[in-house]
Parts: sequence; structure tokens; C-alpha cells
Amino acid sequence: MPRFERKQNIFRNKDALGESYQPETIEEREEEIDQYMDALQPVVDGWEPNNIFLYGNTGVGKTAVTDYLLDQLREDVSDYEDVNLSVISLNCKTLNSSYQVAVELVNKLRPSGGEISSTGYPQQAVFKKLYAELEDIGGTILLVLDEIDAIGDRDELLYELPRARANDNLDDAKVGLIGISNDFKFRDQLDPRVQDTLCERELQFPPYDAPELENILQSRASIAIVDDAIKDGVLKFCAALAARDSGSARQALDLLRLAGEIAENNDRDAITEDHVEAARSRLEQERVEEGMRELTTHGRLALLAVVSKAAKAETPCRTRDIYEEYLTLCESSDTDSLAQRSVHNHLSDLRMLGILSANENRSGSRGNYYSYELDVPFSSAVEAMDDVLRLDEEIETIRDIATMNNRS
DNA sequence: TATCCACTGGAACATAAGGTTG
DNA sequence: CAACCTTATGTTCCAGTGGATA
Repeated sequence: MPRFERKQNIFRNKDALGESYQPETIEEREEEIDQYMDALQPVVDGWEPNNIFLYGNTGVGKTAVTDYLLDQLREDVSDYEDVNLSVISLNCKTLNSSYQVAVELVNKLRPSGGEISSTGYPQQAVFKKLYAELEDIGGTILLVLDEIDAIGDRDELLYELPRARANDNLDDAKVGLIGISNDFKFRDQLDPRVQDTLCERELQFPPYDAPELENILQSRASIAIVDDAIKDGVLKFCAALAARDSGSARQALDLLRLAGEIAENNDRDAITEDHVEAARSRLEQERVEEGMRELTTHGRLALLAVVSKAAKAETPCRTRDIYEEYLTLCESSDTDSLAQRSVHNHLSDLRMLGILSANENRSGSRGNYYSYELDVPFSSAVEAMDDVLRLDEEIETIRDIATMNNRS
């Protein structure tokens, strides 16, 4: 008979390393917290709130600090009867226009059953509905738009909302926007008029360095992990890996959590650096697979073309050759092929996702072009394609070729 | 010094598929 | 139903680019 047994040799409270965990105190961000509180002061004083714009890489504490401070703010403001504060948070990751953000906000505010559909209305009609909902709530409203860079240059909402009172669209409600962005360039590409208003107060969150990450890990580990279950140097190692890569606390915590899970599954009593190393490569693999899952058919075929080239040891490799490979793949999988320009777009996307890398090739009279190659281990790419794609035959062929070339 | 290669990347446009309203 | 809305994806067109070459 199989039997389940509780394993508790490593973790005491694993959730403390998870995404949704809210720590009691935030480490290493005192300065940002001071500035942030200063920017929020008008809310307490009962004035119109500032619009605030936060930027910095993923995992540097923007969302964590926001959640932490707004909780505190709500609590402290309840002492003043003339301030009626509502906070509305929305993650815009999958919302790539102002229109969709506005629709999502309206639906969030409406009772279930009263939601509106995500297309069909003129944009201004959606904004009107949003104003109506905000008026309904009244008082001071803080709108937290996380990962706001997803809306790209369709930023009308960011122009409209801060001016809503001046334009008599809002009367009772005092709205403050808090925009959070992972992308430094996003700020600069905004309409200058939007920059003026949205970026009234700007907070920059720099990446954590290795010692800071180690402190953060230390304080979380003391809650999450059993005493003595971490070998010397493990936290330092996690911190160093994350600092070198992204400066992200999220990444450092993920490494530690996964390393712990690996140790636990192997029935060990402590996490070692080897476990961290194993966690690192697994996270890398997951990142690649995640990226591939999002791809369209032709995005996958374009990637498969590069993988196939890599199997034949023909990478790095110029666009033209990849395109030819792509055409044969299309044929053998009975898919209509796209124009070269479109495949070029897919290759650019793959480059953004960090799955491909490109070297600029300036060879004078023979033209300037990119040479693409895989930016992830060949084997993880094939594994991920296998899990994600429905092109078994083609992958088998590529596997065979790779074996012949001793590359797998 | 002008020309040229082999692209890159931006922009306008097309199409189809989802939806609204009156 | 027609008229109108947004979105996703792809197409067509074109102005750069910059070192090698004639």
C-alpha cells in the first residue's frame, strides 16, 4: 500500500518564500519607503492624491512596498473621519491597451453579473462607465496599476484619468494613479503630457546587490526553513546568482525555495549548493518553457527552425537560412508559410524573450544582418519544444540529426 | 568617394473574428 | 439587420545602416 507521510525536514513555513507572502517588515528599502510615504501624504491630509510612478526591474520590491504601505495607509487613515479611502489594484500584465485596462477596472467595480464585454464599445464609452463607477465609490481612490508598461503606447487612460476632475467627469471622487513599471523605457515613450501628470512623483527602485539579497534571504529563511537546514554558503550562493542575473529578490527566493524542495525530495536534512545549482537550471528551463507556451504556431515554427539549425551545428545563422529552414518545416507540417518579414518579427520576439540571441554582423559590401543562435541550452530547448509542440515527427528528425552530430 | 549588400525596423494597411447599439 | 467598435495577426512598402569594394 502506498502511504503519504508528512515531510518536514527542511521547511517550517514554505509559504514565506512564496510569491503571495507579505512580510511584516520590508528589508533594504528604507529610503524608497520614506519617499513613498511623502508622496502619499496628501491622502492623509485629505487633499487630492499625487499620481505616483514606480519603476525598477521585476523583484526589486515595488509591489511588495506598495502593498505594505497601502495597508498601513488604510489603517492609519481610518482614524480620520473625513477621509474615505478606497484602493483598487489591477495587474495589467495581460492587458495591452488602455481600453482593456478600463474594461477590467469597470468589471472589477461592478457586481458580478454586471460585467461588460472586452470589445465592442467606443473607447470613450468605456471611460464614461469607469467614471460612473468611480463616482459611485466617491472619496479618495487610489488606482494601483501594476505592470502598466504592458499597455505600450496606447496610454489614453493615463492621460484621461488625472484630468477627469478638471474635465468635470468626476466630482465626488478624488483619484490618484499609482503606476508600476518594470520597463525603464516605458516612462520615456509616454506622451509628454502624460509624463507631466502621471510622473508627478517618481520612485526608482534599483536592483538589490548580493549583500542586500543575502539579508533578505536570511530574514525569510529564518521563518520558512528549519534551523540548521541550510549549509554554510548556500544563502550567499543564492544571493550571488540572483545579483549577477537580475538583482531580483523574487529570483533569489525562488532559488532557495526550489533548492529546498529538491533537498526535501531527496530526503536530505539540509540544503546544499548542489541543490541550488539544480534549482537554477530547473528555473531556467521553466522560464524557457513558459516563453514557448505563449508562442503562436508560426512563432514555434520559427524557433523550431533555429533549433533544427542548431542540431545540424549550423548556428549562428543568418535570417535567410533560418527562413529557408522555416519553409521546409512549414511544408512538412502542412502549414501555410508566412512572408520573410513576419518570420523576422517572430525572431525579434524570441530575442526579447531571451530564447534567442543575435550578433550584429557588419560585413560591408555583403550587407549587415543578424546571426541568430539559441540563448538557452540545446537540450532544454528540445525538451521544452517536446512538451509544448504538437510536431512530434519534426522533433524526432531533429533529435536524430542532433545525435548524429553528437549534440544531444 | 560613390555604391552596394542584406538585412533591420518602422509604419500603414488588410483581414477576420470577436463584440456593441438601435 | 447595418453601422460601428477593438484586437490579433500578417502583409506590403520603404527608408535607413555602415563597412567593404570598385
